[in-house]
Amino acid sequence: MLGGMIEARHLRVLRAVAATGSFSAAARELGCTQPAVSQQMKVLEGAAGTPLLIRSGREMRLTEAGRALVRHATGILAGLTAAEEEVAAIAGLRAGRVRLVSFPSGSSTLVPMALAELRAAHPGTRVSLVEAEPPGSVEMLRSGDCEIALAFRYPQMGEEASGEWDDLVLRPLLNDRLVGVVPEGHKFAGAGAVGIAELAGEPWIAGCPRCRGHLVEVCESEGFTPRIDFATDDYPTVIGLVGAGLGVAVLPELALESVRTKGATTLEVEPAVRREVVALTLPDLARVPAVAATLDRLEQAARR
Amino acid sequence: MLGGMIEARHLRVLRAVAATGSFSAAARELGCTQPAVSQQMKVLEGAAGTPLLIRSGREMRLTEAGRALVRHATGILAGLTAAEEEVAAIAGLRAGRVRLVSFPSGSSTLVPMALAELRAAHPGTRVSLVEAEPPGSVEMLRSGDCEIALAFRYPQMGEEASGEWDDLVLRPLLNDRLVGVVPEGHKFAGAGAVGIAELAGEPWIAGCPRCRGHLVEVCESEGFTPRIDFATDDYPTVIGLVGAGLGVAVLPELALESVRTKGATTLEVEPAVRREVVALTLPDLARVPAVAATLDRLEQAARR
DNA sequence: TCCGAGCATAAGCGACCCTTGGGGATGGGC
DNA sequence: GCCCATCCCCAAGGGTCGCTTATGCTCGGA
Repeated sequence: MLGGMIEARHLRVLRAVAATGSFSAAARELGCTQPAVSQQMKVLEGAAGTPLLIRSGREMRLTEAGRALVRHATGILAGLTAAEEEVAAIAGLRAGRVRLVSFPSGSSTLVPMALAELRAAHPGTRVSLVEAEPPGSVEMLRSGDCEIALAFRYPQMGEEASGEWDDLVLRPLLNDRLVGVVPEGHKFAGAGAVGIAELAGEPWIAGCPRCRGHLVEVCESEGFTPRIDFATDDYPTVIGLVGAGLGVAVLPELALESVRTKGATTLEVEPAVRREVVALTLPDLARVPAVAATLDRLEQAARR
Repeated sequence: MLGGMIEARHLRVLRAVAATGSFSAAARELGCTQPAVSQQMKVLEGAAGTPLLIRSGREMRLTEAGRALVRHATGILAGLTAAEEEVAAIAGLRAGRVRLVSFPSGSSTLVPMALAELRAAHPGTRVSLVEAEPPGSVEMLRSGDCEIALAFRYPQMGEEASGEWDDLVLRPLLNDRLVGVVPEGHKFAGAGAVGIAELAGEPWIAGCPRCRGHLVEVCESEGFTPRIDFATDDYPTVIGLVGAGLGVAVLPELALESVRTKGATTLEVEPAVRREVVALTLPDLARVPAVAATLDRLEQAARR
């Protein structure tokens, strides 16, 4: 039904014939038999509606239409191989760009490590990073604004349906333990571990809205409602506030990785609370080599 | 055996999918069914080695490789349609160039008439004209220096094998009668007809080498050898020489068509001698529309 | 909850393409 | 002048590819 069109295959054959001057030589160059070349040319001449080459005794010459077609074939086939090469480069991790969205504590720890290793292994792949908290980052993923979204979730939280990411490819990276942070002079400073309920009376400093929501949930299950005096998603700020004695906090361990905890000290909390840090992508994108490679490096960095 | 290549058909489908945003719409646009599009894209993705588009819920988006391929497809398909159009123009007589070689008396009579009609019918086809006498013009045809050769031959001449043009396409144009030319004051001037043998004692003025050879042959078969005082392939010169009373000549009627015969008068010769004027081309070239059209106009002009 | 739209899959079938084998013509070598 | 190698065309066979029909599934919207 879609017949009559000139196909790239025809142009390859024609070019080989024009270059070699004979069907047999073209067939050798193309790695097929001579009748195959003969038939291809017959089909092409049929599509063109005019002879393309003249068999004059020994040599094979082009007609005007044949010359015109060869002239175009050069550019067309060059464009085609260029396209193939570019696609092959993307598929072969020699090129390509991945847009990664991460929450702050991930982008300051996992991401740099993963990208460094990716860069070392595949210098051609470029990864761009944008920061966004989970609800928005997943939205960006779905709307096509990024290829990978680093996100986290609290397994216990029931408010967000556990099936929210069912249509996504989920790569678990690490289980991030939450640790308490108190001023160095605090009464629990040297305790090593503390029950959350024991901090009921303290002023609290909360992190991002999502973490804050989870914090409240956990505290309420422990029998109290925390008095939150400050809330900021900037973890150095949280540490600074704690260090200044303005309150206590419970932060993901990952968030403390890249923050100097001067003036504050950490301690385990009871009950143990963890958040799950995962990389999300779309099913089709998971099969894109550059995306898969980035996911692998992220996983590798998380295992450290 | 030549698999794995990206074909133009794939790019057409991909472009349609990218443009419409859905397989079904692309199928409608391409005039095929939806599974056909689905399979094409699967094959293309297999050849590319990476997904090209992501099925995200309702909408269909391109991956980076898909965008790269679409970007290239634009140029490739444009080049392909340009090639098809150019070939179609040549095949449809809206373009194209024909190189015509003719002997002088043909190029001054038949050719202008034929080219005028060709120009009127197909303004796009251009014909270039070069003058050459038959032995050389056929050589040019065989060596690819022209598409059509106007030539003539003397049927009686045995020296040139009658099979010399067997591998060519021969289009008979006209049988050119040879007429005698004598000065106006000549004793045969008003005779209307004369036997060649009666001119045995006259000084002769011969035309082109080929005609001269034939003239000698005819005269010898009539029992005498002509005394040739002048030989030139420029017919006005021949007429001028005859008009000046320097001799007699036997010329093709066609050659007199465009020459003012002042000072000379024509008469029929016995035995009647004719030369056959034909258009020659190569078998493959005869099927080239522009060549065929030119041949038709030449034949048409000769019938006049 | 039903329904329409859209994509994927499987089976069937036709077309296409390549191969093999043989014939004819051309041009060079002895 | 004859032989032979090369090259192209032709015909037939087989395998693959691509398109179509039919079916099932998912997703959104009424």
